[in-house]
Amino acid sequence: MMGTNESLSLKLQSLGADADDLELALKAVKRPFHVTAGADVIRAGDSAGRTTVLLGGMACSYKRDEAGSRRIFSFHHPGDFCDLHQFVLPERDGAIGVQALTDAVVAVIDHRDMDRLLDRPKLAVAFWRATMLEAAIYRERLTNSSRGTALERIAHLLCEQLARREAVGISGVRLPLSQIDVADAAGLSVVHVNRTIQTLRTLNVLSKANHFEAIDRKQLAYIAKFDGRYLDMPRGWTVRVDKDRFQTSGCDGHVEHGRV
Amino acid sequence: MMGTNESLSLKLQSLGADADDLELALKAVKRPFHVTAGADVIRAGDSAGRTTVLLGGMACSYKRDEAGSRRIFSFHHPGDFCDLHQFVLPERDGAIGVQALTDAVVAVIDHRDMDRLLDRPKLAVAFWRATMLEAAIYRERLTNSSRGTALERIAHLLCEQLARREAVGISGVRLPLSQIDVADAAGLSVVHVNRTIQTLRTLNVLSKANHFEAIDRKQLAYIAKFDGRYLDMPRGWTVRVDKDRFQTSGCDGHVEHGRV
DNA sequence: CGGCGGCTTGATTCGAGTCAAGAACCGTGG
DNA sequence: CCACGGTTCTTGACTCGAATCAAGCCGCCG
Repeated sequence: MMGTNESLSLKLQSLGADADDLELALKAVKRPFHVTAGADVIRAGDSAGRTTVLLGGMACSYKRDEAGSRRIFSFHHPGDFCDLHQFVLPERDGAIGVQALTDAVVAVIDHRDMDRLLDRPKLAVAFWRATMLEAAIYRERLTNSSRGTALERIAHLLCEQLARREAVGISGVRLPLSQIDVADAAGLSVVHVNRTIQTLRTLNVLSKANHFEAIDRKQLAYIAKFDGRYLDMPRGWTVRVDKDRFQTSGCDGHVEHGRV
Repeated sequence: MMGTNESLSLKLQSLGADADDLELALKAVKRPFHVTAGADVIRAGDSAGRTTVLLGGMACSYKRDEAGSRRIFSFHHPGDFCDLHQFVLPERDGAIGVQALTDAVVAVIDHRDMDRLLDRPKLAVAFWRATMLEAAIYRERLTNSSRGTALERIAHLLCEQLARREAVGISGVRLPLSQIDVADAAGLSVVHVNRTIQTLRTLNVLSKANHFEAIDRKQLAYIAKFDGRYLDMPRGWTVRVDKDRFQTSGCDGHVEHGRV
C-alpha cells in the first residue's frame, strides 16, 4: 500500500488530468520520505518552495489556538496535497501545520516544477479543482458542524473519511484515528466523543473494538444525513430522506471511480 | 458606490492580475442587473453556464438544512465571485444558494469567456487564488467556530467582514446585516446573538444603534483574537497577544492595498 | 514491573437553545 | 396623518447538550 502512487493517480484523474498530464505530474513528485506517527510533516511556517503530497498513511492539517490545543480542520488521505496554499498564497496562512496520524509516506513537488505543470491548462484547472474540493469539504463541515448534535457531527466526519478513502482506492471500513483526533476535528471534548462513540456502538453502527470500524455504513450515513455529492462522488454514498422513511441509496460495495 | 467596478478591480489586483489581465477580465463582466434585498441572486441548482460577480451591496452563500433553515457559510462583498465552484466543479454542490442581503448589483461572466480568460496564466492563478482565499476563510471559521464562546465567534465574524470590505475599498464601520443573518452565519440562535450583541454594546465596542456599527475596532479585534493575515491583509488588523498584555497593533485608520 | 498515553465512567457546571411574549420599527394604504 | 401587519429586536424563564473536573482502567512498551 505504501510507496506506490496509485492513490495519487486516481486523485489526479478524478480531477480531470489526462494521461499525458498524469505522467508529467507523477514525474514531478520527488524525494519520497517516511514520517512516523505523531510527527509533523510540515512544521507551521516551514515548507517554503515545495508542495507536499501524501502517498501513504493518514495525516491532518491543524492550527493551534492560544491555549496550545490542536484544532484539526482537515484530514489527509493518500493522494492529497497537504499544502497547496503555500504555493498559491505563500507566507500568509503561516499558522498551519500538518501532522502524521499514522506512519506515513510523503513526497514533494518543487514549486519550480509546479510552475511548469501549470503551463498545461488542464493541469492548472485540476489543481484549482483540488482546492475547490477542499473548499467544498470545509463548507460542508461548516454547515454541518455549528449546529447539529455530536452524534451527527461525528457520524458525518467518519462517513466523509471513508468516502474520501474509497475515492482513492482504499476501501476498508476501518479508520486509523484516535478518539483524540476525532475530538480535535469535531470540536468536541474527548470525553463526549467517547460517550458518543459508545452510543454508535450500541446502535451496532461501529464495532465494539477499540478502534474506528464501521459495521453499518448505511445507518452511519443515515445518522449523519451524509450526502457525498459534495465530494464529487459519482454516485452512492447518498442518503435520500423521502418523507420520514429510512431510505438509503448507494453504498453498494465499492464505488467505481476514474471519470475522465 | 453601486454600478462601478472599483471593488472588482481592487480585488483582481490583489489576486495578482496585471493591467492587461485586469482590462480583459473587466471586459468579460457582462449584463449587470439589480437584485432587491432578500431575493436570491442564484437559486440553488441554477446558474448554469455563467459565473456571478457581486458589484455592489452585500450577499451571502447558504445551504438549507432538512428543517429548511438557512445556514450561511459565507458573506459576499463587492468584487467577490459568488459561484466559481459552478465553473470548476459543475453540478456537484447543487444545494448552494446565494441571497442578496441588501439591494445589490451583480453581473456575470459567461463560462465561454472564462475559458478565454484562463488562457492567461496569471489570470488562471488569480482565480485559483480567489478560491484559495475562500478556503482560508472557511478554515479560519472552522477553527474559530466549533470551540470558543459566542462573544468570540460574533466578534470574529464582524472583524472579518469589516476587514474584507476595507480590502476592496469600503471603509465604513457599519455592516448592513440583521441579527438573523449573523445568527445563521455564526450557527447561534437569534436570541443568543441578541444577548451577545448587547454585551458588546455595554462594552462600548458596538454602537447602541439598532444596526451593526463598530465603534471600537481594536477592542473588537482583541475580543475576537482576530488575526487578519489569513485574509491576505498586508498589515494591520492583527492582534498581538504578547504575554497577557492588552496589545493591539495595526488598525491605524485605513489599510492601504493594491500590492501587485 | 512500572509508567504513560489513550480509553471509560461518574458528578457537576455552564453556555446556548427553545419557548413565549412584548416592544420598536418599518412600509402601505385608507 | 394615523391605523395596520409584518418583520426584526428584546427580555425572561426553563431545559438540555456538552465541557470540565476527577478518578480509575486498560494495553503497550521499555
